[in-house]
Amino acid sequence: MLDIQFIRGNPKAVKEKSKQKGVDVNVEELLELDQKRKKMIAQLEESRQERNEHANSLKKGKPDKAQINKGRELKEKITSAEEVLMPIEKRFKELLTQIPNMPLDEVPVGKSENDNKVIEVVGEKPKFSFEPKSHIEIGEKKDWIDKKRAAKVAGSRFVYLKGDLVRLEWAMNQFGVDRLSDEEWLKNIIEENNLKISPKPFIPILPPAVAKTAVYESTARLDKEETTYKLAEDDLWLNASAEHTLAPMHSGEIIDQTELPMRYVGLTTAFRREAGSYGKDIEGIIRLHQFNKLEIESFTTAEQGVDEHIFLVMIQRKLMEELGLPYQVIQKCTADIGGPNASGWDIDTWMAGQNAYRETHTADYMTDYQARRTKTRYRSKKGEVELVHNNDATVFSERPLIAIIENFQTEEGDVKVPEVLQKYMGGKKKI
RNA sequence: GGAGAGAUGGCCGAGUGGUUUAAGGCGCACGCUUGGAAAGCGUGUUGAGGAGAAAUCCUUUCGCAGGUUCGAAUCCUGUUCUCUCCGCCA
Repeated sequence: MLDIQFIRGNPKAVKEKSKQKGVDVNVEELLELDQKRKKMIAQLEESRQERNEHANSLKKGKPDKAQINKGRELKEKITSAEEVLMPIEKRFKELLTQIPNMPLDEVPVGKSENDNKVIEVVGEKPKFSFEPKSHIEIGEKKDWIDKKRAAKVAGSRFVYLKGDLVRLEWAMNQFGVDRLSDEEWLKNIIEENNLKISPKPFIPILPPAVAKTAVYESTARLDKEETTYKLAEDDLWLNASAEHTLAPMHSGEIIDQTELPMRYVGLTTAFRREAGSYGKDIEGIIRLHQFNKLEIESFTTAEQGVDEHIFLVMIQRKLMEELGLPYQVIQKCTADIGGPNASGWDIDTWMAGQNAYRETHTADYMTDYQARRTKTRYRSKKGEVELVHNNDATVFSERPLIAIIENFQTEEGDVKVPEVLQKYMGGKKKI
């Protein structure tokens, strides 16, 4: 949610920046309602004051009929004012929550994901003396990936992952958590990029995989139509990312500034309906209804929000480099960053079997847009209450496994284990 | 899932319809006191919205949402969460 004060002062910018995101917002109606709302609230407060004064004057002794009647009158005045205010308030909130976050100035303006910018291409694509196979071919041959039985049990877009591929996933996540717990490693990234933030390690966390409607909505990430699964008997939704249960974790709290940044690295199973993507990416395990993802969520001051954002992208890049995976860095355009985002970066990783770069990572910077609604605040050193800034970022999902399988395959149909993962695989060099 | 108890400020805790403008304590901040400190004394100390240059004032806030009443922390209904016991269970 945006600050209404900001909208009042910058109606044109709000309209235009929303449009850049492909969102048509009714700023005029909102501001009109805002005026009405303010007026009504002032009126209502005046009536309430009258009521309170009247009630206070009756504290001693029993009120007589005239006094009770006067009280009733005052009450009716309040009730009718409330009745006028309620629909205004409702529509006001509706319009206000429809307005997306403002993209940062450096975010490229675009109409679709085709306008995303490739900022950097990193690493050497692997060369093969044979025709590289796709991960599904290798995975089925190795009995790592079983979609047929998963379809029998759960339907399409589900999978049984098995054997060494599972060990590889756990190894990769273990590696990620180890790096994010390593203060020296984090410090190097900060110094290399001249960031002005703390090297405080990330706290590993296993969050709930569900959230209540009101809580989910407060993150501005509840996509009821296309993405999120609802539990029929309960007021609960399955999370589509750990971000969705981590961002509202400190809802309603006022955190002391000395606690910031608060950094979490959480593993959860993500569930996505993928409605509207029928027939897309149907091969292999690229797009599933269910997958595991290790995710970062961090809470910072406003001053450190942007640096934290860059930091998270740099972490992603470093991890991919250590795995030896070639990738390209994408700065997402206004149309592709998503409603609550002020900025967003992707990493697309080279997948030899696909002969393409495919999206494996996202990093989102929300400024105070999420915090305003989740009511996540901090007390500054000056003693003032401020909204935190939220950042989230993928560490690893299951998609990098595809890149590992496809890029590190051998002619014999084996897969070389990235060196940094070998110690988590009992020393195995290939699987 | 069943039965019962509870939710009050940063924390503890009193409060069963009107001197509550939420007692008291702890913590914290500032001041007085002191050679300096401790103790002691005094003042302040939830968040949100609004008016004002400011001091200050108004509205709201006792888990949340409704309701009853001239008046609600207090009574009623719903709901969420916590605890105890029973049941089930990795």
